[in-house]
Amino acid sequence: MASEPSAIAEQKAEAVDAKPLRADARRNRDRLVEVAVSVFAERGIDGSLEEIARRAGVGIGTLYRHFPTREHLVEVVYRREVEALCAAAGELAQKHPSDVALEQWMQRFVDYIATKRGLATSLRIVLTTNSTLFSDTFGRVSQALRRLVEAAVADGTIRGDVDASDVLHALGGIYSAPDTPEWRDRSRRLVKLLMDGLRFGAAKAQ
Amino acid sequence: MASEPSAIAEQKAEAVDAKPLRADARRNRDRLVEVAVSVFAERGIDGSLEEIARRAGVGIGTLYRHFPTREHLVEVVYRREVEALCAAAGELAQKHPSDVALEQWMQRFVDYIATKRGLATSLRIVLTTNSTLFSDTFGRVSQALRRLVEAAVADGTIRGDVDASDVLHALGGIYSAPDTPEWRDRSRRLVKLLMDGLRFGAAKAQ
DNA sequence: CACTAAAACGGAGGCGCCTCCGTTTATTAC
DNA sequence: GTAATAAACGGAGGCGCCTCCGTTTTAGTG
Repeated sequence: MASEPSAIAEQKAEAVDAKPLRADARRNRDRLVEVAVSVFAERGIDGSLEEIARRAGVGIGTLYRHFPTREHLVEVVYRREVEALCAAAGELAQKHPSDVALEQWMQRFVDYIATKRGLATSLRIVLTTNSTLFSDTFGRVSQALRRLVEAAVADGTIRGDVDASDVLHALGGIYSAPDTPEWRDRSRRLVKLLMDGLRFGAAKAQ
Repeated sequence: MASEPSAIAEQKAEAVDAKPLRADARRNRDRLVEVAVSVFAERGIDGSLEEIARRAGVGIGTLYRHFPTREHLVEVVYRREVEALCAAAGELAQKHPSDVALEQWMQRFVDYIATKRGLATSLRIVLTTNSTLFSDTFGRVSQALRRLVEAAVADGTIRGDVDASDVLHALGGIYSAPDTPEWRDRSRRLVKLLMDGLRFGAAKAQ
């Protein structure tokens, strides 16, 4: 019922300082996170920690040394996924015209949320218990979106009278829609709709 | 991640209909709730269900038949406690002048919340997952308070220019105060303060 | 009473959680 | 290289969760 070193601890580990972990430790830790990603994806956030340890080829004790609680592990996995989502923004921006990059990224965002929907209850607990985590990811995601929007506005592929927070607001609406079976498809359509609106009256009309 | 028969089921069981349970079943069920109250009180909301079964002198299977999940049991215990709190209002009203009854009941309310504070996180999960439970208890508590306040206003032991919702509002403030070690004592003082205010300028001044 | 069907009991067993501590391994100093 | 030691490993063991099903009890019925 106490202790929240998580956010800070992870921050440090991801970065450069603290104690630079012994080679085998680093290896096992990475392995565990890797495996955890897939086990959580397959079985949900309640997937067995022993299975994760088993698949990673380490003892359960090793898992617990690295991640004292399930939440610690969940948090690291979650951060990594958000990281990947945001990194995708940069890549898309290089490979595509900026309006297309924006659209594809938003679609990817929808897919990402879709995988999390089922876990909502359990994940929400982690997110509300650890408010740093929430604001961190919100910040990162917003920033990724902002870059894409600003680039598209700058080169005239979307209209100039909107800004990132407008788009964020629209995405927020998608996110908070009720969790029906059609959620994903409907959200994809909504993103398209949104994009049509954004392209309408752009300087560089097609 | 679904199924919420709880509230309704319990309502029925508490009342008269459905299936009138076999004698032994009724006995064991009551026993279990009784024991659960003390185990939860001693060990917190995560107390062992097997211990509850053991102390109640029944097999673990019996416990699970009556309460398919921990939440079901928690809910029943919680409702029973709220019930007791509200019932106390009536008793106090008979034994004391109505302003004193009001004061004592509010103190008892503080005590009740105090025991729940530690469990806040886990309990909040149950309460937010099951919104019926929340609104039910809120309604009951408000009603108990309303009766006390109205009686005291009516016989002039507290001032006439306030109503139950004012007092409820004040109690709400107490409830949402941060959970420090002094919470309980401070809240008790606040109730006294509130009472002084309520008595000031009452028709029947002392 | 005796009988029977339905209801309820209870605990063994399988699994996951988590801790603890004896064993192994990487690193550092020589 | 070797020795020393701090760091990391890993799994046995104890406990709790929950299900499943053979056994027991109750409540009717004649």
